Amino acid sequence: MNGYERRTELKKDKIRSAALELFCAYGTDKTSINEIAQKAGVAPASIYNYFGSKEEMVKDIIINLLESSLKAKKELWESDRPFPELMKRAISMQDDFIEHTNLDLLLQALLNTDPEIKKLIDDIYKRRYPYIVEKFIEKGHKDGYIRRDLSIEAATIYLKMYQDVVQQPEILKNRNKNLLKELYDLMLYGLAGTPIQDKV
Amino acid sequence: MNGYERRTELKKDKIRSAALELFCAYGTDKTSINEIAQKAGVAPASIYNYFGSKEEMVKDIIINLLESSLKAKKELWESDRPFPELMKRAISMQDDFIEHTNLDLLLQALLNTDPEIKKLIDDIYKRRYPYIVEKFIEKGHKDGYIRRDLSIEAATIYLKMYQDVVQQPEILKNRNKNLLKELYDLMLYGLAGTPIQDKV
Amino acid sequence: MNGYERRTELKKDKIRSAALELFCAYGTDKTSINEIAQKAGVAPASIYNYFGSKEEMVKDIIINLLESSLKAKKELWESDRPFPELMKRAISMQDDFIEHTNLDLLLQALLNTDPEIKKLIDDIYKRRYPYIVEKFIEKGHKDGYIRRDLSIEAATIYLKMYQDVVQQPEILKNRNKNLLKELYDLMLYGLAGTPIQDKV
Amino acid sequence: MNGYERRTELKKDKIRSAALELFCAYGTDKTSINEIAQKAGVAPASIYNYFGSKEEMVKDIIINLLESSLKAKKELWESDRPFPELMKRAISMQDDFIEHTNLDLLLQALLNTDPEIKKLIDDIYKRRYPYIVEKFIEKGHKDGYIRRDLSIEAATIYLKMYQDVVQQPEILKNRNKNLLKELYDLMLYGLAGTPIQDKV
DNA sequence: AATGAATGAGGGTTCATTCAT
DNA sequence: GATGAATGAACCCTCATTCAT
Repeated sequence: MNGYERRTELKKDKIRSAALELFCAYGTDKTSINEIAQKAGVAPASIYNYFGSKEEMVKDIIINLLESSLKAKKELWESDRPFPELMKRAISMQDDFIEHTNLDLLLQALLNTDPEIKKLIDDIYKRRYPYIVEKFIEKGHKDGYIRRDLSIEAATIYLKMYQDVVQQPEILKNRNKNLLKELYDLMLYGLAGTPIQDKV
Repeated sequence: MNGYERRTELKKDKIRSAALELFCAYGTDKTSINEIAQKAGVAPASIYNYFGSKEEMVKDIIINLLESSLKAKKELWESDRPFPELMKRAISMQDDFIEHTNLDLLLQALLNTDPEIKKLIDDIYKRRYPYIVEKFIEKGHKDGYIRRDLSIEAATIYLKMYQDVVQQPEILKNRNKNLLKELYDLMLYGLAGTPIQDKV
Repeated sequence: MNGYERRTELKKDKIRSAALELFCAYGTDKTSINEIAQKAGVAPASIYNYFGSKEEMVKDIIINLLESSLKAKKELWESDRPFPELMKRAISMQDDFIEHTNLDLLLQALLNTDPEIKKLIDDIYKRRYPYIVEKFIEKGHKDGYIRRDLSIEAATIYLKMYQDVVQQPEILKNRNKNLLKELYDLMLYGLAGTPIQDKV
Repeated sequence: MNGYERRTELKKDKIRSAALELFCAYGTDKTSINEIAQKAGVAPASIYNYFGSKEEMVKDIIINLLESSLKAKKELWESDRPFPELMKRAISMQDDFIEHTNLDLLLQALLNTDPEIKKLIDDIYKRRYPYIVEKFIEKGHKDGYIRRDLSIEAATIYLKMYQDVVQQPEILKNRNKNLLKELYDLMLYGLAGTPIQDKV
């Protein structure tokens, strides 16, 4: 990557981050190319030079986000840390995207309109993400934290659920140690609970 | 209610349902008044006669939905059914809104723009909904299904999480008995699980 | 006029006065039939029963106003009061329309769009109003308050100016030297005039 | 001013003059952006690029007109020409705006709706215009064309009247006896005046 | 490569007007 | 005769996109 390309990539990233911020604050629809251009300090026409169209830019940004998020999870769950720590970290991981909490909104809206995104999401949530979860569960089995009769499918949903919920701004804002700990207990032992000796 | 008013209310409902369907499919922004009007079989201007503006129409629909959903939950959880059945029904309740699965997304998007909606949501999720959950948990305690050291706060989040998740189209579409049952088990006993005798 | 007709005429007048008030406050364009109807306490459709269309209603009201205003002036200037009092009263006469000072606006806007109004205005300001002014000036002559070398034309313009009546673009366009000079004389020496040596 | 800016300014002026012509013919309300755009030979959207909104365009045009008109008067009355010529010219000055004779109507209509315009008008007619008139009268005094007992206030009103400038309803409302008497005196005896025995 | 200017397409909204009741 | 409901046409305005510079 020579100097020109590097500068181009830098500008693209500036546009990407400006756009993402606005998207999360107002949604992709209510964010105009002009606003993004102004916030990024470029001319609107330049965005078209870089990304082709607004739709493609949105896709580019979403894919970027999904891939990096997935990569982080994969790295975490393939690491050698003890199981309870993995769980704790997994739940809290989205800290990196603390200001991007509306990602799901972006996704949902696009799922119904863009087939390419739909394919990517499907690929992620039906193939790659389950694969990671499988690894996670295997470790849970091995370490004795997850009962053996639990299907990958159910576990995937369950985990995703937890991650989505802990992303919610209110929870993050009011987050007190006890609440998070309770949620964590619920995750392991459910409503009925099994007040076994807490290992965490 | 005379003839005029009855017809008006019928048309309003027709508009409401047409709008809701489109909103959930494409989001409120990408749904134009023209589309709604066409789908509902009325003139665009009529929508303004009924609702005043697009924004007010959105609010009207959302509030309608929230109130009726809350009412249904309240009725369910205040009923005299045994606890496990309550849980099962609560999880499956949104069947009625099987095609309205993006409600949360609508809400999220509106939370950032409309203060009136924000106030309503706050009222529901900080006052009325917790109150209902409290009743539900009391019953769980009494019947021995919920351990006594669980806070209302954590339980509220946990339950809401379950209801949101089970609303997801993929789960509903692929729903097989086993998956739902597994989720239900997870709800009660968590990942670690306590394969006590299943009472459900 | 029987009971029915009397009630009809009453309602029409109610509409007329409501409309006039709104017209003067906001202009005819920015005043909607619905507003008028509401202010007059009738249904919008009723206005159509009475007046046929908005345009016709506006015409009706304007003509009403012009005729009554002209009639008042005619009565005043044909009365037997001494000349100075006539003048004073003429200047102050628009008291009746103190809140209708935007009448000119209504007229001007209509002059360019409605030929019927144009014809009426022409009739008034080229035939009937000059006739009245002529009478007025004759009286001025006879009583020694107006010098004899003043043309009806100039006097008419002068009076109109004072009374804040329609400002006519045509006059400015067709302006001839004598007319301008007369206006200039009036400006310097007034109606009574002091035919001193002209220095211009 | 580079090429871009020069062309922009040219187009803006083209739009301004097209708009002004239509405004004077039909009023600002009855003139649509589409009409203006067509007459100016640009796309409707371009007008928004230039002026932001219809309202702002109207303000821009009005302010433009008022300022240039005021500037012309100021220059005239501060010039060294003999008094009678000044008067003659002042009366004839609006030649430049011979096709803009409805300016006053535009102003009146806007006075009731736009506070910024109201402030400008107030500034002009309560501060800047009277100042100019004062200079004019001083010259009239010095040259012996205006009797010394004439108030600035009355002279201002008188001149405005002659020049067909804004007719202010407030004046009529706040009318006090002296002011009216002065106006009446002016009407009878003109600027030069003939202090004959007052018969009124 | 970068951008200022221009615009076509479409959105929300208003309102004079009609029509069935 | 009076009215509530319904609407077509037109309006102001936005914005993704293109193009000449």
